[in-house]
Amino acid sequence: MAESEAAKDETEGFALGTQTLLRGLFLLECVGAGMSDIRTLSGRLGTPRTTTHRTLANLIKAGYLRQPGPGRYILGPKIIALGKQALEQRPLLSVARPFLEALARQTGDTVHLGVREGAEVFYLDKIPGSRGLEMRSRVGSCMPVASTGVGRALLLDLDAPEWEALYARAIEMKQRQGLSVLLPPWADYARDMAAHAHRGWVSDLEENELGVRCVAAPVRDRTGEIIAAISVASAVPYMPLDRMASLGGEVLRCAHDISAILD
Amino acid sequence: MAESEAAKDETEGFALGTQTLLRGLFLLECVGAGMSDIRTLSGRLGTPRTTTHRTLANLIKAGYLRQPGPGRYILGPKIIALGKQALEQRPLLSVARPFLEALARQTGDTVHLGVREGAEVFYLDKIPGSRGLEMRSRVGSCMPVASTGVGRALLLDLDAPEWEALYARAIEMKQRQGLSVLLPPWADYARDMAAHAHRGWVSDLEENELGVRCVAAPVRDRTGEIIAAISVASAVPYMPLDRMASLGGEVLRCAHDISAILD
DNA sequence: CGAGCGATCCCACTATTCGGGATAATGAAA
DNA sequence: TTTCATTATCCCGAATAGTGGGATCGCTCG
Repeated sequence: MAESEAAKDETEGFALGTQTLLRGLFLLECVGAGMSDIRTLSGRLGTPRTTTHRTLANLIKAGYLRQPGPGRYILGPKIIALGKQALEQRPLLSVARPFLEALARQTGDTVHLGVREGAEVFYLDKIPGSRGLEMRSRVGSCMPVASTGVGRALLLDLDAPEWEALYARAIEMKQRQGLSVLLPPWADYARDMAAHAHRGWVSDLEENELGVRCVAAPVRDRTGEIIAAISVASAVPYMPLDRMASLGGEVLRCAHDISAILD
Repeated sequence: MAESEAAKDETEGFALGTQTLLRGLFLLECVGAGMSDIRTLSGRLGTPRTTTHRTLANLIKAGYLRQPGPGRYILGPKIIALGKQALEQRPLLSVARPFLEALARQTGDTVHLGVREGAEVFYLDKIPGSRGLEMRSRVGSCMPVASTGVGRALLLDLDAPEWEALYARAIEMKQRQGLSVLLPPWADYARDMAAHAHRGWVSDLEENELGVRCVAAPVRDRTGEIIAAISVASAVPYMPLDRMASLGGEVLRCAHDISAILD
């Protein structure tokens, strides 16, 4: 069944009735990740050169890939168009935008909007801060929910067992990626989360990334369910504890304002 | 061969060796375009409900689609991520951004960055103007090259026969979309283009959209070839002819600045 | 309450995709 | 210039992978 070494991760879950499709999509992901020559792609997909090449050619013909030079492949215009449409299909985004911009202007720091996607936060929007330093999060990227500010704001309504499961997942995911784990021991983490849940917003003291602190609050729909979260993040020097305390109120209010307009 | 009526346009060109893939991608496009129920999608694809549903299910499992409610489908997070990556793979974009922002700030109008994609301009970036009105162009969307300002700036180095072919294509495309054709007769168009080519930038007097005027200039790579174009657009009242004349210089200079940094 | 529609499962058929092999074309190294 | 290493394509038989008809269950509307 062409079980190649490298492609294992993505291949193992091939649902019935779609190898061609999923292979093609995985190919797009690989190209998106910067792989650009056939041999690498073939290896990653676990398909012979011929097949890989055919797929590439077809994707190019369809506008999903481009070939700026021989042997080089990049994502094509159709992908850009789809990506835009995907963003526009989330009403949340257009509703929240103006609020996020206001928040960014007031604070001068990096503002994020994220939603939960399983055990991860998915960043839907980001406004870089004006303080020079650039957070490396990006729209469209993911992080473990339990380890980021936005992420934990998404979890405020859960209970301790669920927190613990996600806490474990976060540690595991970070380790697998070779990142240092900055989360406090579970007991402390649980205590903090309970406190955050009680006051309605989250403070993050370099628990996801060294040197970065942030303040986050959940956005709720009309039924009160948490559907997203926003955060303001900055480097430690700009985020003394007393500022975080006052920012908490601001972020929470902003989140409420967004919630109020939803639907 | 399942030649359905509606899917004809997209199906006719099925390259050998990839119906499943292209079908799946076409499905994504349909969902991106807002179709949201199986019957519509089935009809559009020309596949029976079962097959359509299976494909949908697989795309959801893979993260390319989401199902916010039963019977509703929207594009998923993976598409957003890919779209972002696609944008980041164009070095042009990050180079041009700051210049476009400066231009937008100075002029207060809508700024576009576009590249040529066959007979169309493909909008790579857009900064909305601060004058209240919103242009309906969008990043990721296309227009006939010959009918827009940015588009014509991309054509400045071509010769009359090529202009004429694209001019014809533009009219044809607009008509097929049911849009009114505002282009002047070919003789006038050719004369204008020659003049624009001579002075190095393009002025557009409501030739693409009623009430919208714009000024555009080409961006060139190190070899001098036109690889992109930028424009400043606004509503007629904000774009008197004398302002356009002075804007021409500014836009041209901005385009040169971008060209200078490329590679 | 019945009609309509979405979500799934099952399964036999065959069209569809796969991938080996061979050749041009291209470009870089020798 | 020759040689090697890659990529770009074409062809074609085999069988795998995808297709689509049919039937069921559950839900929501009208």
